[in-house]
Amino acid sequence: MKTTISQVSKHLNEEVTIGAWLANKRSSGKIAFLQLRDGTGFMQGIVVKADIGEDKFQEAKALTQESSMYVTGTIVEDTRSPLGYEMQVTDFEIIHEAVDYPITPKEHGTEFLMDHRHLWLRSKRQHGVMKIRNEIIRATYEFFNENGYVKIDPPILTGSSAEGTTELFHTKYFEEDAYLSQSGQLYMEAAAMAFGKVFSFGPTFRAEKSKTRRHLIEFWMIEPEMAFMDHEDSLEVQEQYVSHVVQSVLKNCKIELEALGRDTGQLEKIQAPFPRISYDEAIQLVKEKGFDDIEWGDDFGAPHETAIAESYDKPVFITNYPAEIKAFYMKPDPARPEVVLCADLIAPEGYGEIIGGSQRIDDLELMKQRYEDHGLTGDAYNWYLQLREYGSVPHSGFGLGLERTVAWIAGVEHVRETIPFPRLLNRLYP
RNA sequence: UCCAACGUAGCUCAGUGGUAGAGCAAUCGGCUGUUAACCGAUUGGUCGUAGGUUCGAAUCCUACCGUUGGAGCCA
Repeated sequence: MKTTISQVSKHLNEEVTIGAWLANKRSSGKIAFLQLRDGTGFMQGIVVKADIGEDKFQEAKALTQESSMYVTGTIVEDTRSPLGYEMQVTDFEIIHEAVDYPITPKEHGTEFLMDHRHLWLRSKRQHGVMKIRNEIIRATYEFFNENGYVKIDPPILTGSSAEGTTELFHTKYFEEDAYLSQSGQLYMEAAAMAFGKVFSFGPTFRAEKSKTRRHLIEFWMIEPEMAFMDHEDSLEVQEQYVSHVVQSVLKNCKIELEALGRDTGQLEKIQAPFPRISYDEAIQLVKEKGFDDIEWGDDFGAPHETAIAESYDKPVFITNYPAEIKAFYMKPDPARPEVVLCADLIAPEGYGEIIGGSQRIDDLELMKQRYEDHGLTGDAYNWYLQLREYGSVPHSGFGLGLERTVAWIAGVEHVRETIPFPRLLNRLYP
């Protein structure tokens, strides 16, 4: 009977067949250990010469790394296995013999591994990270579907910049100029006016020459937008959403977190509500921690963010930034117009900003003024201004960066390991 | 774009002015519970590229190319 490694617990003491690849192998004169992987998990197969016969045993000893095969054997419990189960192999059939697989069980450098990303994905570590990414995506759909959100897909090809500041990937749209989307947010505002609560999940592109462990050229964002919700309502959605995602990973990715050596005690604390500090307080806090390179009105750099995050064991919201350093569409605080109703959510353990969100300007005249103040001209956003012309309502939204969230939850250093085929500065292959 | 470090065997690295090295991988042999298994043997090199200094350069100098980390900007 055919099955998979993820299902072997249901076949205890039965003989099953699994399609698998050989991840690694250890052997002695009369016994061989096959480290098998089948995509669903990793399991050890035991080949005993006395049971399987001389010819088959020699064949097993000659198996090469990453050769594919159908392995048949009896599933037995064994406490020495991380999975809890092993296979006593009775037979195997080689499908394809791999020769000189480049990635060996020893250590490799970053460049080599990135050049072999298509093969590196097979490793236990990368398998764990991608399964956690998948669980975060699954939990995201679950959360928003269960809370009455409609998934709306904004366009990827756009006619102009959403915020005008960051660099966009340019392409041709027949005779016109076009750009790859750097945010679906403005379109999500239109969607919120049509469907109430909406969310998007899609790729986004930034042609920035950033070279840090937190940056990708192409990355995925989840962008919810909610009509009739103010800034505080939005913060509550954010902390509930992030908590749901973290708790889902803890529940459904135990083997993967273990394989990555993640300290799950840190993750167990991630339950709403999250602490909030104002931008003013954050500036004060950073100065108290000894930084003298920042003044009110400046944006936080990575070291500042880390210093703030270190003061908490949960993600922390930094709220109400100066309007000048934030996007044109953010709503000024009625009590203090020099700051806007916004928040960045900073992940613990130095993983940086994972969410940026705000309440949006709903007044047409103010929006027109901000639009011009930010040097935006032309008719490209007439449709966006019209949202304030026909039944404008208070509304808020936010964007969560998937890869930074995966990096934090999985506990990996660099976002390049959190997306299957990362696009980085100077890397478009494979 | 700026700053810093690095570039030696398929991979990871040592070698800092005088004969090119180790571990892993590969190949051959040994080993009945291995966890990056272990033990023995064999194979493997245009020292990133170009120029310069020197009797002599992997080693010192210059330029370029590439990689990595960081800054800025952002999720």
